[in-house]
Formats: sequence, structure tokens, C-alpha cells
Amino acid sequence: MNETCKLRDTKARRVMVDEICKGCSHPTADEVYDLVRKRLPRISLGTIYRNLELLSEKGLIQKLDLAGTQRRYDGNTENHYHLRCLACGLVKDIIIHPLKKWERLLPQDTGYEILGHRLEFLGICPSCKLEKRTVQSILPGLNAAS
Amino acid sequence: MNETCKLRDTKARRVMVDEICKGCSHPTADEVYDLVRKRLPRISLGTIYRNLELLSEKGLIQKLDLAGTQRRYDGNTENHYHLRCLACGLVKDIIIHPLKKWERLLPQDTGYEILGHRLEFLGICPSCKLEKRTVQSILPGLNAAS
DNA sequence: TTATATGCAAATTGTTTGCCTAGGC
DNA sequence: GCCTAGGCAAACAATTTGCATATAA
Repeated sequence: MNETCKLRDTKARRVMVDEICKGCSHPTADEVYDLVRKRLPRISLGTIYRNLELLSEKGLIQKLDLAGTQRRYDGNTENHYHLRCLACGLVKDIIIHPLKKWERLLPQDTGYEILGHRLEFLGICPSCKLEKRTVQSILPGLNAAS
Repeated sequence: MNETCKLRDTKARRVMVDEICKGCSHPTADEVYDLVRKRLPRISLGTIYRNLELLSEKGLIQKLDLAGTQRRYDGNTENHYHLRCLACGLVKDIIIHPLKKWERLLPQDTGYEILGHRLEFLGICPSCKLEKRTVQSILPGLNAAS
């Protein structure tokens, strides 16, 4: 990751960072495309993807690798966890850090050098509960609460 | 998930379950394809995908939704966590359950109904350390140990 | 015998890349 | 003016689907 070399200050990049950081919506690439296109109608998807990559390399945004087919991006570059609604897909930030202990213990148990972890909680958000929206598809690999 | 209706007992399905459950390799769809093709050379990738879906719906295997571009499948249908080597991609099972507490606390804090969570640890496995294989790409969204 | 499963190929979806022109420095 | 960035379209990779035939029940 070459954080030193500079990116040029272009309209596309300014609008992208602005749109991604303004809400806390964790948009996918094509959602960013739609948002940016309202302000720069001639922008192309290729540019969106190239810049999402570059901007996250430079640390201006964060590339999330949550479960699911589409990657999401986050204007909040701090380390934090996510809580995803299984009914509407909404992703909310949460601020707990309960796993440092296991990162210390696992090397002894497994011989791995631990570099980090990924954690997301899954559930139904308050407004989906209210509207009785449901989980569209049974989710795989779910460590459900007992 | 309609677990009641029965799947037919076919060669393809028997071999698939057998191959997926025999090791603890967490194969991708095309790895399953390669394994199964050794025993059923005329099987098609479409069948592999269709059956991976059906078999995991019926609970015979587990569909994992870890980070990364390719989905993986697991013969171990118990809830458990994974430890993935960033250098060689190997996925190992681990058996800790540290997060029940947060599943109890989050509903109060967030109003979400919590259905579960996904957790994987990332690191370098002992044999990659030995061979000095490295992380090919900086991984996004990594909650690195401080 | 009848419905479900499979093989094969084409279609879809999300993402990446090449090439030529536009625009930041 | 030079070199990076962007538009556009084509390439790619993973997965899904349509349809005619084969096979389990």
C-alpha cells in the first residue's frame, strides 16, 4: 500500500468521497455510481471501481468485505463492526471491541500469526420489525443465538 | 426452507456429500467440481451449483459466506468459526463461542432483533510462515490487532 | 410412467482492463 | 506539455438459468 504518492484532485473523486462519507449507508459500487451520476451524469462505472480501489488504498474510505455478493464501502475509516438487517439490507455501525483477547490466545492454540478478524452481527432492524418485513432467504453459515 | 420434501438419491449428490464431508477443506464450487469429476467425469458445473444450494438447504452441508469472491462449502454443519490464512487461503475450523454476551446486549442498545453473527479470524498459517509466503493483497475492512 | 435431475450452453451479475482522449498540475 | 484520470466497451470470473434428455421412484 503506497500511501505516500498523491492522487490528483478530480471532480469524480471529490464527489465520490463526499457521497460515501455524507451518510452512513455503506453503499455498494453501483449505489455509489447512482449517487455520483446525479451530480456527474457522464461518469462511468469503470471510474467508480478504479477510484473506490484507489481511495480505499489511500485510506480516504474503507472497503468492507462483508458476506454477500456485492462489496460495500464505508466513509468511516475507523475500525468498527457492523450490524446488518437481513430483511432490508441496511448496515449500521456498532462500536464494541470484544475480541482482542482471542487474537492473543489463538496464536498459542493454532500456530497462526493472527492479523485481524472480521465480525458482523445479523438481525432485523427496528423499522423492518415494525413493518413485518422478513428475511428473504435463509442465510448460510449463521451462528444463530441459541 | 422446506426441509420436509425429499431430494432424490442420485450419484451426483452422494459423491458430492462424500467429497465435501471427507476432509475439512471448505472447498469452493469449482474445487468440488474437480473432486467430483474424478469419480463422475461427465458431471457439469451447473449440477454442482444446483446441488450445493439444495444440499445446504436440506442441512446436509453448510454454505459459508466468508469474505472473498468465491463462496465455500463445509461438511461440518455445526456452528463454528473459521480461521483463514491470508497467504494460502486455507480455512481452518476453530471452536470458541465468545459472542453470546453481545447477542444479548445488542437488542437493548440498537433495537435490532439479533439472529446471529459471522466471525472469522485472519492470519498466516504455520506452513506459510515457514515458507515465508506473504499476504498477496492488503485486505480491506480488517480489524487488526493493535 | 412420471416427475425430478442432469448435461450443455447461453445468460446474468459484479468487477476488471485496454485503449484513446480529456484534463489536472 | 506531460502524465494521470476518465469514458467507453470489451473481457473476465463466479454463478444462475433454459431446455431437451436421462434417470430415480
